[in-house]
This record gives sequence, structure tokens and C-alpha cells, in this order.
Amino acid sequence: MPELPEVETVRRGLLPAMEGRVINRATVNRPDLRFPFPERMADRLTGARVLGLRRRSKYILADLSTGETLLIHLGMSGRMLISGVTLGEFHYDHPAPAKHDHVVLDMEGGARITFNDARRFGAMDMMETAGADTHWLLRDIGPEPLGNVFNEDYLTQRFRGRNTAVKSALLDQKVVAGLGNIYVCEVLHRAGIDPRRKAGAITQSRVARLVPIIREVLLEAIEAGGSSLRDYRQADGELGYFQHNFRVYDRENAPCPTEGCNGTIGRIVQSGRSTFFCARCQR
DNA sequence: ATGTGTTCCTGTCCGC
DNA sequence: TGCGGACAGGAACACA
Repeated sequence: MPELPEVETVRRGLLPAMEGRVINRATVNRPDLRFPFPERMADRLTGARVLGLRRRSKYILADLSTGETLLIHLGMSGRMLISGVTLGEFHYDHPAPAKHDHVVLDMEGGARITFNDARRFGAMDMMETAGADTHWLLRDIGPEPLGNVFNEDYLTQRFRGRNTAVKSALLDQKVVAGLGNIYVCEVLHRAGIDPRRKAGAITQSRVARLVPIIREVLLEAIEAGGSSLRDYRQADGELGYFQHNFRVYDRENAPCPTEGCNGTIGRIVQSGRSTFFCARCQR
């Protein structure tokens, strides 16, 4: 599931348990996920203090007192579970070890962070904090959609001359960071743009509308995640997964939610990914 | 250079 | 209940 808003929600959920705390013990249960874990990862994590938790695109970056940074990517099915903490009235006991619990961090203060990833498309790596943004997974990623670099001029220039569908262009992490299949569908619906339209053929004025809509959709989702963090009472302490109300994603054959549009949400496949859209109000 | 299809894995869901 | 197949929110890679 995790796209930018979910990753941001996970980061915020981890903050109170991790920031400023020492990793008392790191347990690594297998040698790899998408690619091998770095050498001696458990040793390099154990005893380190987490100075800060950042997010870049869909990556969580934990800066450590050792001068190294831990990079975490959740892939498609990665989950972060938190236990050994009390939130409000509810105490989250440590769960029984589960299948696909690949990495466990026992924190100073008693919290435990469990990284579980059935499909193993997730990743972890470590690098020097200085120059972390030149890491091979990060260096080619486009600007953060909530930052100032991402604006009308930038997006116009990136779309110019591109013959691919606007849907595919927005999924391209080199164009803009953090958007995935769900939020691209949602954004294009809200912007009234046909996902099949060539990126290079989107008019300047529509690009100008698209930029704030991208921000709005992401910020709303982050806000929804924030309220789920405040309110969550799930027994398993899983972070970042919350009830969304998507307007088009996974709503094939549902009536289009656009005011005054009597269309129906359809599903097509673009570059092997499902696209949900309304052919009536998205032109 | 750019665009598309394939691939890594496991789990879930749906129809028979 | 079991079985087979389709499908899943990511992203690197190979290839046209």
C-alpha cells in the first residue's frame, strides 16, 4: 500500500518510540529483502542512537549517532508494527513472532519496532549520513511534491515532449517523488484529466491546476493518517494503514463522485498497472 | 533517450 | 474446502 502519505504516517508513528532513543538491540532474521542487507547490519544498529527520522519520497531515513543512516523502504507489502508502548488507555503488548518478521528493533524505553514484509519488495540499507542523498536509490528521485521546487514551471518542463501517458509520467519517480498508483488515479480524477492523455499534450493551464491538486490530495491523506494515529486502537499496533475514502481507486463500475457527472468509474491497464477513471469528466 | 514489458515474492480473493 | 488463476499500492532492469 504505501505511497508518500502512508510512509509519512508511519514515520510520524515511529517518532515517539525512536527519536532520541538508543536501539538496544537489532535482530535481523534473514539476509536480504529485495537485495542483501548491508554487512553486519544488526551490529551497526545495536547501540546507535536515533538522532532523527526523515522521509524522502517513499523512503524513511533514520540518522544515527554513529554517523550512518538507516534507509527503509516498505515496498508493496511492508509493515511497521509497534509494541511495548502505551497510547492513551491502550497498551500494545509484544505480539508473538510472525511469519515475515524480518527485522526487529528493541528500543531504549521498551518499544519494539517490527518490520514485516511478506512479498519482500521492501528494502533496508545503511550509508554515511553525509551524502546520503547521493545513495543510488535516492539520487535520481525527483522533487518532493510538497516542496517549493515542485511547481508549475518545473512540471511543465518535465512533461514537455513526453509521449507517454500522463498517468505513467506522474508514476515516474524521477518526475515527482512519492506518488503511486492510487494517488495518481485520485489526482487525475480531481483534476479532470484523462489518464491516457500524453504528458506532453497537457496544456500549461492544466499543469498549473494539477500542481496544487497533487499537494491537496497528499495533504488530505496525510491528515487522514494523522487522525488514524491519534485514534488508533488496533490490537496489533500496525502503523500507517488507515481507512481511506478513495473516489476512483478500486471503484470500478461505481458511479462517478463528481458533482453533476453521471458517469461510471472504469478500469483500464496502462503499463501493466490498473487505472481507475471516469471517461465522462476526465478529458 | 524514451517507453513498455518483465521480474522479484507471497497472500488474498473469486469462480468453479 | 480445495484448486487454479488473476491480481496486488514498487521499482529496477532488459530490451525495442
